[in-house]
Amino acid sequence: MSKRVSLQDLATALGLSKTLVSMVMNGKGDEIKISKVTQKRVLEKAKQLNYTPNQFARGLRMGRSQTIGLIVPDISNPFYSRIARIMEDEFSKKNYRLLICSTEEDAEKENELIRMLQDRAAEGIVLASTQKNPKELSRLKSDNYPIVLIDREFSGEKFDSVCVDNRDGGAKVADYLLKKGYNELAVFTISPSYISTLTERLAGFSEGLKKQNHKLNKENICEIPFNNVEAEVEKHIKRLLSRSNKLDAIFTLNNNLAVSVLKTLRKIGKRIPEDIALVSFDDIAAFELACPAITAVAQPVEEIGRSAVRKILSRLDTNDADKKPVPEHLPVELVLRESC
Amino acid sequence: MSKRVSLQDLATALGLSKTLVSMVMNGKGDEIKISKVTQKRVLEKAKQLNYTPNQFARGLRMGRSQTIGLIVPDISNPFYSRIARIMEDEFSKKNYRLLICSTEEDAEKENELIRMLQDRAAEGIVLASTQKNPKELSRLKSDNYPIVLIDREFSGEKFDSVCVDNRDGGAKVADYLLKKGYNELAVFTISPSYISTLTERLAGFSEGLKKQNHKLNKENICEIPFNNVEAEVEKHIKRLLSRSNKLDAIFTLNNNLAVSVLKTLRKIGKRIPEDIALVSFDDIAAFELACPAITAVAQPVEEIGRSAVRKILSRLDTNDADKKPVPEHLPVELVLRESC
DNA sequence: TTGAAAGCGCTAACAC
DNA sequence: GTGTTAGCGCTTTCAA
Repeated sequence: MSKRVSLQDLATALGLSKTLVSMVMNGKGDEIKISKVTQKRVLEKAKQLNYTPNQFARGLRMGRSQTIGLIVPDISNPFYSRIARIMEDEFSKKNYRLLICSTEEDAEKENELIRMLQDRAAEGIVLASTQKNPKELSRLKSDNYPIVLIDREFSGEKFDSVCVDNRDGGAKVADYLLKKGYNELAVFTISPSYISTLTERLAGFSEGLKKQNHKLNKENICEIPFNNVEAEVEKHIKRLLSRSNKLDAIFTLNNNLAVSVLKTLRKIGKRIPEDIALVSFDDIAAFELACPAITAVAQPVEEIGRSAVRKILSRLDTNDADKKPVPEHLPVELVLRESC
Repeated sequence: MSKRVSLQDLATALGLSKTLVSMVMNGKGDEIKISKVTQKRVLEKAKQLNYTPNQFARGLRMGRSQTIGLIVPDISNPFYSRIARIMEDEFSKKNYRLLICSTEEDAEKENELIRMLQDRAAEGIVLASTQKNPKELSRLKSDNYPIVLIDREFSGEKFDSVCVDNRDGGAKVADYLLKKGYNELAVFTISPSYISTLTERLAGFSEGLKKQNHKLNKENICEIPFNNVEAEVEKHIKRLLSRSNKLDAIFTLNNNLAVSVLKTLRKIGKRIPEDIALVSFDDIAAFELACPAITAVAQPVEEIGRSAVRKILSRLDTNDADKKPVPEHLPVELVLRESC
């Protein structure tokens, strides 16, 4: 492999010192009052020799990596990959890169990934956390390390965060289902179900029902393990259908669940919405195409990504330890389609 | 921010030298014959002090980053995000991380990303390239830099690559459409259309038709610009429908196009497959749910990811410059559904 | 078995 | 305006 050109090589070739060259390369030429002529010579030679700085040396010296970590449960979930794409674009404008990692909803793995990112001097982390007790996160917090929670937040602790108004989303679904005259309702959630996103959606839904004197039966809340969705969804649907109270409508708390519910209902020959209605949280492209098209709570994906980036960058700029964290809740929208 | 523990700190705390500690930490304790007792002491203290090596110092010294670059046109495309997820899992087993970048089908941006990854000493790159003339890639190649092409390959140059048998996929679609009695066929491709994946699919399709004495009209090949799919698809469909020869069936060369075609046909009130049949390359989850479910050529996504990782790792292990590159072509499968 | 010291490429304080 | 120099934290000869 042809050897890379170092700062020293460049300086030698120019008959100048490393310092000078380094300054020019970092755009501090004017500040330090280096003559235009010299600056030009340096820049040209650099291009000619194809010089690019060694990021390790730079990182070692400055303790900066120009890297941000993004930790999500599963990057192949379209909700997260869309956010990732937005963040990639936004960060690259500021010359930051994204190290993307999936936790598979494993809190232990999440902690390992956080440590890994810190070893690599990631300058900040954007995190859709699976933690129940965010002790690892609090450590970061106390170190004043830039961290922004997305999608999921924690009640007690105060972090920067960008989530949506999940409670309102749940309530909207409740209202709509009742308005449409559905009665025997079931909710499908996913484990670990303590995740704020899920509890909030469920709470909003329950509250919505309560306001209209309806109540959600405990047995109608189905918690599906993250890594066995298909089979477990089928099991629960069969259980719910075998009871005397005839199931009316299903509210799935994320897009994966909706897909599995849809498939299962088709498989066992139930019609949507005639036999059973379906509403889901998370609007993905497939819902618009599905048969029937799925009514869903849409989240402002772009804005989530953009806002998270803004928050990280602002922490990076102003190294103000005491700046209050800002939890942000973006509005959601119930997109009416045919499944309900 | 509480200061990180360095190797020196750890050595001092133990009353030993950096060398010794470094050796132990890197598992060379036995090799160098350091007493078990000492090794244990080191390891324990390291854990106690929460020591983790600074990756910059390490990288600077060793020229290694434990990072692999993944460059794709768009990480929010489910085809690529699924591959990314597989690769992430496989690489993390070997303690490699993935730096994921999207090119937006911009060849210039792709070159910049390649350079950026090399500045960061990415130890290899997995690339779904948008290049027409891979001169930047040839540079890497000549430097014996580990690079694996996925999804798209180049004819002349010889790189390691993992693609599917796109030609066969195209032929399968041709056979099937003709067998079903469709006559006036259109193909939707995407620009830049010189990409091997697209030309191969189209070539296979044309050959398949020719074998049965059919021919594809030039005007029935629609090239849609990457960043304006929705509008352009509608324009072309309207054009095709306004002609005297009534359009029978559409073959879309990737999943994005299929989605747009589906939406457009719905919008203008055409039934699938009664009015117009639709077959697509790339099977995504939405196709199974869509209304009607879309017949599509499915690619072995998992195997693509896994094989690309294997190839990179093998280049990394055996630093054998002369090992012949192995282009790999995985089989595809036509998944029959309702749209045709 | 263990330690001393060189040096990877860069930036920044301090001279000149 | 420009140059000298001291490390950042790590691995790796080489020596003891």
